Amino acid sequence: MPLSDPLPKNFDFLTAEPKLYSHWEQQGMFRAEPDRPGPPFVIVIPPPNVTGNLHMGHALDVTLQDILIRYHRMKGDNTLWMAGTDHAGIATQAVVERSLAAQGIQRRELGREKFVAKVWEWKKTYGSNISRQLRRLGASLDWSRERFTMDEGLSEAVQEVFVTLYEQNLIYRGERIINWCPSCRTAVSDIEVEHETHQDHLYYIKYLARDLEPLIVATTRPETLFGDTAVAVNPDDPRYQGYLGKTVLVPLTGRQVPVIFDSYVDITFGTGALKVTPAHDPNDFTLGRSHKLPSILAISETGILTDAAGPFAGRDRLEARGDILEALEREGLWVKTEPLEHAVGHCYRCRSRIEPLVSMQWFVKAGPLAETAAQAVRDGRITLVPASWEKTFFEWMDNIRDWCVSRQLWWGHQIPAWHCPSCGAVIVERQAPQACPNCLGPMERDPDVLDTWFSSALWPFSTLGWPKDTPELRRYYPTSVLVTGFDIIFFWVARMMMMGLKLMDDVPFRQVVLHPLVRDAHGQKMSKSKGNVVDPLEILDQYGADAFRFTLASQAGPTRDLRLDAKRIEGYSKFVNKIWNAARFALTNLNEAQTAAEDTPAPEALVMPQSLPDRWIRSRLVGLTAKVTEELEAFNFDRYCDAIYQFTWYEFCDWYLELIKPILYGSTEAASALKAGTLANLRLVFSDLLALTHPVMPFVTEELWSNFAEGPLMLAAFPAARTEDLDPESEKLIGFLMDVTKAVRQARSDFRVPPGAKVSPIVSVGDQALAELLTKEGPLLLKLMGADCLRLAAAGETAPKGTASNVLSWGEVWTPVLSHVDPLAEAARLGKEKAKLEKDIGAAKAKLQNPGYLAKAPAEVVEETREKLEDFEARLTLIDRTLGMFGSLGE
RNA sequence: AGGCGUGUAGCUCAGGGGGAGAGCACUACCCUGACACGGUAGUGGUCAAGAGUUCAAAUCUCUUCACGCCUACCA
Repeated sequence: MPLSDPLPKNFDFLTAEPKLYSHWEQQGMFRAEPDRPGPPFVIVIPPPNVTGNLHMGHALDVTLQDILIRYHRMKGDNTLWMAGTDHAGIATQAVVERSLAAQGIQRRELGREKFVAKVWEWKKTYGSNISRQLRRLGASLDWSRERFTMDEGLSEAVQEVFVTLYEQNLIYRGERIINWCPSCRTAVSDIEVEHETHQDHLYYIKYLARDLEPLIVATTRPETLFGDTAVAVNPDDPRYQGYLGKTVLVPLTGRQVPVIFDSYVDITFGTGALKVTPAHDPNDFTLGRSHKLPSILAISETGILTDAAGPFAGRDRLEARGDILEALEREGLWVKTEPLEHAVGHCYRCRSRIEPLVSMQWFVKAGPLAETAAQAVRDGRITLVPASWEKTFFEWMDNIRDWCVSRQLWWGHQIPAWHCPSCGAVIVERQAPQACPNCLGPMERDPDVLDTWFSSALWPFSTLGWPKDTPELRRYYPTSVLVTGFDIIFFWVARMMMMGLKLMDDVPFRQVVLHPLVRDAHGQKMSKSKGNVVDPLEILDQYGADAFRFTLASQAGPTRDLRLDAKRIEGYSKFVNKIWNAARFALTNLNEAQTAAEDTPAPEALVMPQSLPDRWIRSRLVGLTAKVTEELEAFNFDRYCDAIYQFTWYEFCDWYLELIKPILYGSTEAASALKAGTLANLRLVFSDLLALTHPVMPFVTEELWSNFAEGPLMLAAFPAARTEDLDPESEKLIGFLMDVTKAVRQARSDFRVPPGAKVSPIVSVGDQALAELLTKEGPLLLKLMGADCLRLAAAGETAPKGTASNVLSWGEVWTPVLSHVDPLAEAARLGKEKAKLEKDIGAAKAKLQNPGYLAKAPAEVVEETREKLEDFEARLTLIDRTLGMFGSLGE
C-alpha cells in the first residue's frame, strides 16, 4: 500500500514563488564575485524605464536572459547579470509633468530645480516597482549591483564620455535642421521619428513673376511658404530656362525670392518647380546652404506660425492651413489640389507631427564610430543571432547620419558645456569653469540635457564602474551576450558598439541575441488604444511564473512575431502539473522503499541500471542532455523547451513511469530483484530532468529538488551527458515493445473491446531474439495493453477462425473479435486504409522500377524503400484477410 | 522606392531534397493505486500559385500573388 501523499496534489505557486525567490536572494545566490573562478559569463539587462511597469516585452527579454544566466551559473561560470533602470528622459518627464498638472502645477512655473527634485521624488516612490515585478518572474539578477543611469557614477561616465568625444572632435555644436516635436518641445533624433503613410494633399500655388508666366509650385505644406527664400527648378528642365536670374513673388508676403537651378529637383514631380524653405525642410536646408539662401523661421518651437506669417502669426500651423489656402484662392493664386499619399513623421513618444526646423544643437559625429562598430561585426568579433539581421544593421551603419544628442528637457544628464553671455565663448569641461577664459565674465551652463540613449550606450561599462578601473570592469568586460528585441538595434545596440569600441577599445559584448516582439493572439501589436494589452502580472497571478516563462521561451525562435495566447500558457501550466505529479509518484515509491530497510537502493545500482526500462531511459537521457546543451548554447530557446517537454511527457511519464510500475508494484522475485536499482535510477533520472528544466522553470524545479537531492538546485551542477549510458540496444528493444503495445491498443480500439475486458493477444515475431525479449519483458506490458497474458504464435500459426488481425512490420498481433463490432463501419475504415496502402505500394514500386532512382539514390534509401514495400504488402494482405472475415461475419 | 520577413491541419507554429508533424481545438471511449490540469485510439492538409533544377521538391532556384515589418531628404 502506498504511504500517504508526500506532496500536495498541485504546485501552489502563489505561495512557493515568493518563498523560493526571497530564499535565493537572501542567501546571496544571485551575487557575482569577480574573484571567483570560472570563465566569466555576463549579461547586462536592457534597463527598463525607472517609472515603467512590467510589460510583455520585458517578460520575454528577462525570461530568455534568466535562462542563459541560470544555465551558465549551473555550469560553473562566474556569472553576472547586471540589474538596473533607465531614467528615460522624455518618458519620465512627461509622466511627472502630467501628474503635477493634475494637481494644477505647471512645470515652467515650478522652475527647473524644483521640477527635477519632484522627478527624483517620483523615482523614489515608484522606481522600485519594476524591480519588484522582475523578481516575480524569477529573474536571478544581481540586485546588489543595481544601477540607475542617473547614479553619481554613471553620470560621471556620461560627462567623461561627452568631454572626451568633444576633445576628439566627435561631438560638435551647430545650427542644423533637426526634428522638432512641438508637443514635447524638444529636438529628437532621426530614429525617434516614426514615418507613417498618410492620405494627404498636394497643393499647386502660383508664384508671380514679372514679365513671365507665373511659376506654379506644388507643396504639401502651404503654411511653410512664409519661410520660402527661393524657388528651385532643374537646370535641364526646358520649361523654365527663361527664369534664369529672375525672381518670383512669394504669395501673401510681397517678398521677391530668386529662382535657383539645381539638379536635385525632380522634373517629373508636380510641376517641376519646388519652393525652397531652408528653415523647415531637410532638403531645402541643404539647397539653402549650397545656394547661400537666407533662412526664415515660419513655425515656432510650439508649432505656431511666427511673425513671418503676417496676419496668420500666432496661429497653429496645421489649423491655419485652411485659411491660408482660402487667402490664396481669393488672390487667384491657388491653382488646384490633388490627393497625395506620402510619409509624415511623428514623434515616437507623443505621436504628434514632427516639424523639421533649424536650431542650434549638439551632435555626435557618427560616421567614424559607426565604421568601427560595423567592422567589429564584419570580422566576427560581434555576432548577431539570427545573422539575418546583419544586412539591416550594415545598411544603417553605412549610411548613418550625425546623432542629435541635445534635448530641451530638464530631466536627464545636463550637458557639460558653458556659454559666456558676454563674449559668446562656449567651453566643454569636466568641472564648472570659474570664469570665461576669454573675457573673464561669468559663464552659464548649457540648459540642455542629453538624449537618454546617450547614457544607455555606455551601459555595458558604466555599470561596471568605468571610468574608474574596478575589479568588475577588468573581470566582466566585454560582456558575453546582449539579449534584446530587434526594435532597438539602432537606438541602443549599435550605439553601445560605437561607444564601447571608442572608450573601452573593445566590443561591449560578443553576441547579440535578437528575439521576437510579443504580439497578441492574432498577431496584432499590443497597444492601449486597441485594448489588447495583456498584463504580465495578471498572467503571473493566474498561471505562475514557470508556465509563463515556458510559454515565452517555447516561442522564442528566430521569427519576428511572438503571438501570445492565454490558451498556450494554460497548456504549459498543465505541464508544470505533470512534472509535479511525476514527482509525487517518484517520492511515494522512494519514501516507501526507505521505510523498508532492505529496499534501500544500493549505491552500485546507480552505476549500472539493471532493468530494460532503466537502461532505456538512461540512454534517452543522454540524448536529451546533449540536445538541451546544444540548443541552449545556440540560443534556440524554442527547441530547448520542446526537447524538455517531449521527453518529460512522452518518454519519461508515458512510458518509463508506466514500464517500471510492474517492477515497483510487482511481488514476483524478478520484480523484487530489480526494485532497488529502479528506485535509484528513478531518483537519478528525475533529478537530472529537474536540473535540465530549471533554467526555464526555476520555481517548481527548485521546490521539488529538495526531495531528491541536497543543496539548492539553483547552484547545482548542470547535468553533463553520461555517454557511457548510451544503449542503442535498449532503445531498439523498447521501441519494439512500444510497437507491440500500440498495435494491441489499436486493435482493442478498432474492435471496440470494452475497457475492462482483458485480451490475450497472440504475437507472431519473425526474429528469435525478439521472441525471447517478448517472453522475458512481456509482463511489463500486460497492464499497458490491458492483457492478461501475451502468447507467442507458433510457427505457421494463422489467425484462428473468428479473430481479427492487425499487423506490424515485424509480425502480427491478433485480438479476439467481439460480437458487437459493426462489420460495416470496420469494413469502411479498413477500406480507406487499404486505398492508402495501395497508393503507397504503387509509389514504392514505381521508385524501385525507376533506373535513375536505383542508380543515383543512396543505397540505404533504396533499401529503406524495399523494406517499406514489404511492410506495406504484408499489411495489405492482413487487411484483405480481415475484410474477408468481415464478409463472412456479415452472412 | 529599396531592404527584410512570413505564407504547412480550424487556431498557433515546428520541420526543411526520399513515407506530411506537434500543441491547442474536435470525435469516441476510459475516474486503471502520480496526475481527469489525466489516459487510449482517432478525424483533419493540392505544405499560397506557376515554372525550373533533380532519379526524387513542402524542402533548392526563379517568377507571381497575399500579408507583415524596417529603412528613405519625392516637395
